[in-house]
Parts: sequence; structure tokens; C-alpha cells
Amino acid sequence: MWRLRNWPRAEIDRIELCMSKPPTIRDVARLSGVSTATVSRYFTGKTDAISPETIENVRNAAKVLGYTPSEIGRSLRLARSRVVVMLVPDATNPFTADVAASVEQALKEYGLSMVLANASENAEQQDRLLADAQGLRARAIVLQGAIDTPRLRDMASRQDNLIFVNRRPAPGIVAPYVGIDNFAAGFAVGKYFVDRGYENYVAIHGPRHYSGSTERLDGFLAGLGEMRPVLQFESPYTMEAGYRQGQLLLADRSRRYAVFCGNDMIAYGVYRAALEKDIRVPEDLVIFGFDDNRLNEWLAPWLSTVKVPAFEFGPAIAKLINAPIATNDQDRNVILPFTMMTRTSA
Amino acid sequence: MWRLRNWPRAEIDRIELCMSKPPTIRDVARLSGVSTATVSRYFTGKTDAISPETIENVRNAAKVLGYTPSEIGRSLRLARSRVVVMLVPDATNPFTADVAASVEQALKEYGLSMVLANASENAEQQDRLLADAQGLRARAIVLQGAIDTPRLRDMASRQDNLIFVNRRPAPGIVAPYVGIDNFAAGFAVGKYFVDRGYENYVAIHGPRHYSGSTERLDGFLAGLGEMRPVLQFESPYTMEAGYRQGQLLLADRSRRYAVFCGNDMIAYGVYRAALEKDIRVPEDLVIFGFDDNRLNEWLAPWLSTVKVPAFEFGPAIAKLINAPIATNDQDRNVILPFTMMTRTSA
DNA sequence: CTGAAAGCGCTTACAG
DNA sequence: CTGAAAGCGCTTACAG
Repeated sequence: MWRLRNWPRAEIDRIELCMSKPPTIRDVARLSGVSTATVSRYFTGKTDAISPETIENVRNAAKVLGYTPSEIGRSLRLARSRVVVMLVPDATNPFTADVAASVEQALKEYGLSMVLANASENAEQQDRLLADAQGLRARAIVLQGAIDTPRLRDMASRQDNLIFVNRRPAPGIVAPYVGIDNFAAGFAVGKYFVDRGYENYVAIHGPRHYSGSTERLDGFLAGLGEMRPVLQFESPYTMEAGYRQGQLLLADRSRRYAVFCGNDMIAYGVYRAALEKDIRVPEDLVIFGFDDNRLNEWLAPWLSTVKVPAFEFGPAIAKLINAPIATNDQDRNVILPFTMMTRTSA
Repeated sequence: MWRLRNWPRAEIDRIELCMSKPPTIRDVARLSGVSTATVSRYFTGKTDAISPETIENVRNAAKVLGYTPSEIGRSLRLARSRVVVMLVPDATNPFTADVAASVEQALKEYGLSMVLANASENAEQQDRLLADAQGLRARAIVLQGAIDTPRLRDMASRQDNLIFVNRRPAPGIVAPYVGIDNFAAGFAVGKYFVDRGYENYVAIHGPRHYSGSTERLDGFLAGLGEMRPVLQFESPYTMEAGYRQGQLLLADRSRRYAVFCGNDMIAYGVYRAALEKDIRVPEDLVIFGFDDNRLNEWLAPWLSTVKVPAFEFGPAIAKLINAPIATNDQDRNVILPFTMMTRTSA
């Protein structure tokens, strides 16, 4: 039976009155009549070394008090937190949202939580969030779309808990990378365009400060072969921007352009610009996207694109974070597979 | 000039060798030749009480060491963390993603970070995440789409840092609410259907364990007037589910149904089912959505829907979290406006 | 303007 | 099987 030892009246009052602050390990210890060490052992799963009766006492006391061990106290003591910060360029991008969901899910299985931080495609913002992540003593910092800044370099040189996602670390930074081979994917699209006999090539690629954008573009150019002229536009990875570029491009209706877009969002924008001008896809305009985010299946089933396996990122990243440090350097680069999804738009 | 006082050789070695663990306030204190109290004052902005020379010393030492104050130490000392946990039913839903982005953004301005936790429409999962949030000693727990469980009730009775978003707390739980008036919105849709002369009413509403779903449905029924028969289907808030319900419904092609969907995702699914059967919208089928998530503008510009102002949630929630406690109870219920967006599908 | 000291909630090696 | 004690990184009232 559960018995309360050493439970003075003052204690009862404290329990009943004090909803203001959460109970501590000491409260549980006092209520169950054991030391904090024992309570701690209970909550860290070292139950082999506790008598069944004591276990029962502690369990009940914790329940009565509504006690959950403080991660803050634990983190301080163990000198490591269970928080992983994920820095993304645009949290409202559906592909990014899927990658983040995948990471969150996978980390949970290791008992880690994820803080999502939205850099909004802004270097200063990113640096501020990096500082925050450092302040949290994040177990790891996962950077999707990192912008190369002095602060990032400084951090990378001091710590080894940075992980780069889908865009490689800038030259000079040594850190694990998880993502596809962007060059190869771009190459495949270029080659496909040539094989299909398309002409009038256009690349609406993403921002140059992301290595991924440049790699995709370079791959595309290489896949086309060197001699081809290619119209190149730099664009943010948004529908709005794609729409604007599309309007610009389609002002000239004399040619049938074949457009490789930096991601699906840009492709959606271009498509809309085409729709508004009664330009048919693919008859009058060829469009190729990138990512194959989940919306395609439902809202843009016509879009040919490169499928990036969003839901494989989480497991790969979680594994990296929990791997014994300093395993083979090669194991710390995870190259995920991509797939050409050719549908009707190209 | 910046001068290093009391800087023994051992210290230098420690700095140069030790990239393993982050520097502490003591390291900075030693390097700049002051006490930790002074360093702390510097980082908490109490610079009025420090001499300019000292300030300079501390700043430089911190820079050399790459020091950022530990939120863990700070949180433990101040007995409050700067983390807000946001629990969502489905992080990959674009509307949810927008609300989360809005919250994250708004909290940042108060120096708070947001942890996104994905309950995946699962009560057990939710309870586990609630426990985690409690472990983190979250400043606040924001629940979008809370499922009524004993654990949630227990927490709500012990703490006052829970905030319910877009779905009201279950009866018996006293906590602030931020969201629209779901009943009124449903009512408006019902009334609109009647005014337009639609018949053959269908409601594909969200899960009943969310108060928001039921409120929308009840409002819709009230708006139609009591005498009308209405086909009712319960459905998860996903495209997949909407698609399935749509297929079921449209097996009977003899009538022109007028369908009120629990959210836009369901509406997309129904639309797709219609497309596949060559059923025209709105000629052969009327569809009304809910949320007006950002995709509509680009990928479903035909969808009539109720616009819920996703980006107003963040500021409202952040304000609530940072408000002096126990302000007027009424101020702790924030009812945001909704808008009827009638486009071509209804 | 500055420092010594206490203490926030934990865990664990050590001693019994 | 259990407890006393040290210490993780901070902040702040107090004393000077």
C-alpha cells in the first residue's frame, strides 16, 4: 500500500494552494518520504536499484503532484539539451513544411524535440536565429537553405553540431550534408529537354546565395550541352516570384519556351501567368518543376518535376544527430535519391 | 584599450584546445578580469551600472570566446523559460503551417521561441507531447485542435498557461481562446446556400472531437433552417479523405449537390473526385470550403470559402502570452473576423 | 561601479 | 537498496 511518510500539514497546504509553480523533485521526494536521488533514479529509469514499494510511493506522489521532471534542470546537469533547432528559409513552403514534419517526427523517436525557426530568406534574421539556437544549447542545428554569413562560419568553426540540408555548406565549412545531388538532378532535366527536342531553353532558378540553386542550374546547363543559349532568371522560391517572371517571359509569345523552374512554387507561378494569357501547357509552353511537393498530386497533377523525397530527410538527419561522433566522414554525407516525374507539362 | 588581466597560460590552452564544450560565463569573467556578476549584467542589458572600460573588456572577451549566454542556466535561475510549445493536429496542412509561421514570427518579437509539435490527429501522441511541453517548462502551450483527454484536463486544472486556438476548450476547462466564431461562419454559409437557391445539401464536416467542426456544422444547419434534410459525413481534414467522401457522394450523379466542406483540403479532394467523373463545378456540383488557405489564390482560385485570417493569430496569441496575468477574463477570448469569399465554385 | 554568495532543479559517483 | 553532497550556468539582492 501507498503510505505517506513525513507529511506535515504545511506540505499539504503547499500542495493544495500552490498551483502557481510546478512541483520539483524535492516536492516528490518529501511527499514520498525518500531522497531526491531516489526520485531521480525512478524518472531516469534506473528502477532496478529501487525497491518495488519505493517505486510505488514515488509513482503515486508524482501523480498526485502532477510532477514532470524539468528538462531545464536535467539539461543543465547533463550539459546537453534535447532540443534540435531547424532553421528554414520559408516555413510556409509546403516542401519545407514536409521536411520539417519529417524531422520532427524522426527526432521524437529519439526523445528529442524540434524548434522550427523561420529565417524568411533573410541573412540578418538567420544570424539572429543562429544566436538563439546557440543560446538554447541546441543538440544540433539543422540548416535548410543556409546563407553564407560570417556568423555561420564562426559557429561552424567552433562547433560540430551543424547539419546542412539540401544545400551544401559553403566552401571552407566542414559539416554533414543531407540532400540530393542537385547537379545530377539538374543535368537529368537538361538531358530530358534535349531528348524531347525542346528548344528555347529558360531557367528560372533560385537565389544564387544558395548552393543548391546554382548546382541545379549548372547541372541543367551541362545536361543541355554547352552550345545552347539559355535565358536565365534568378528568382525567389515563391509562386509570386514565379508569376512575375512568367509574365515577363510570356510577354514574348512568339516562341515555345521550355522552362526549368528552381522549384514547384516557381512553376505554379509561371503556370498561372500562362493561364492568364491563354497559353497552353505543354503545347505552347513546357514547364518543369523541382521538389514534387505533396500539393502536386492534388492541385497540380500536370506538373513534370524532380521528386525530392521529403520524408526521407527526417530519419537521415535524426540518425546523423544520434550517431556516435566522428564516424567515418563519408557517412556524414547522406545523398538521397531523386526521381524524374514526367507528367503532362513537359 | 582592451586588456587581459589574470590570464594564465592554462587559460589560453583551454581556449585553444577546448572546442568541445561551449564557453560559460565564468570563462568570460576570467578572460575579461571581472566577476561573473558583471558579465551577467552586461548580457542582461544592465550596462548603466558598468564602466565603459569594463563593458569593452567583456564584449571583447565574449567575442573571442564565441560566448552566448545559456538559456538553460538563465531559465533555471529565473524559473521561466522562453519557449512556447505549439501543438498542431497536422503540421503539413497549409493553413496550420501559416498559423504556426505567424505565431513563430510574433513570438520572436517578444524574445520567445516556438517549438512546433505535431500531434498527428492522435490523442496519445498529443498527451505525450503535452508531457514534453511540461518537461520543457514551456512559457505557454498553444493548442490548435486540442483533443479532450484526461491529461489535458489535468494540466488545464493545474496551470494557466494553456491557450486554445480555433477550437474552444472542452466544457469545464477555463482557458483563453483565439479564433473565429465557427458557428457564425457556418451559419453564413448555410444562409448563402439558401439565398442562392441551392438544394440537396451536404456537409462533409471535420472530426467531431474538435469543437470547431461541430460548431461549423451546427451553424450551417441553423443557417439552412431546420426543415432541410442534410447529408452529413464526418471526415478527417485532408484531401485524401475529402476525395474518398467525394467519390462516395458522387456515385449518385442524379442530383446537383451543394457541399459544405469542413476545410479547404476536404474541398480539394471533393473537387478532384468531381473532375475524375467529369462533373462540372458549379454547374453540376456546388462546393464551399473553409480557411481560405494561401494555396487557393494560386492553385484553386475557383474555390468559394470562408477566409480565416491565419496571419492574425500570431499577434493575438503573442499578446495574450505576454499580457499581465489575470486581466479581464473577456480580454482573454480573442474572436477574429472571418470573411465569406465567394468565387466560382458556389 | 563591482564582487561574493546563494540558489534555481536536476543527476551521479561515492559511501554505506 | 538508499542518501548526502557536489555542481551544471546563470541572476540578483546585498554589501561595499
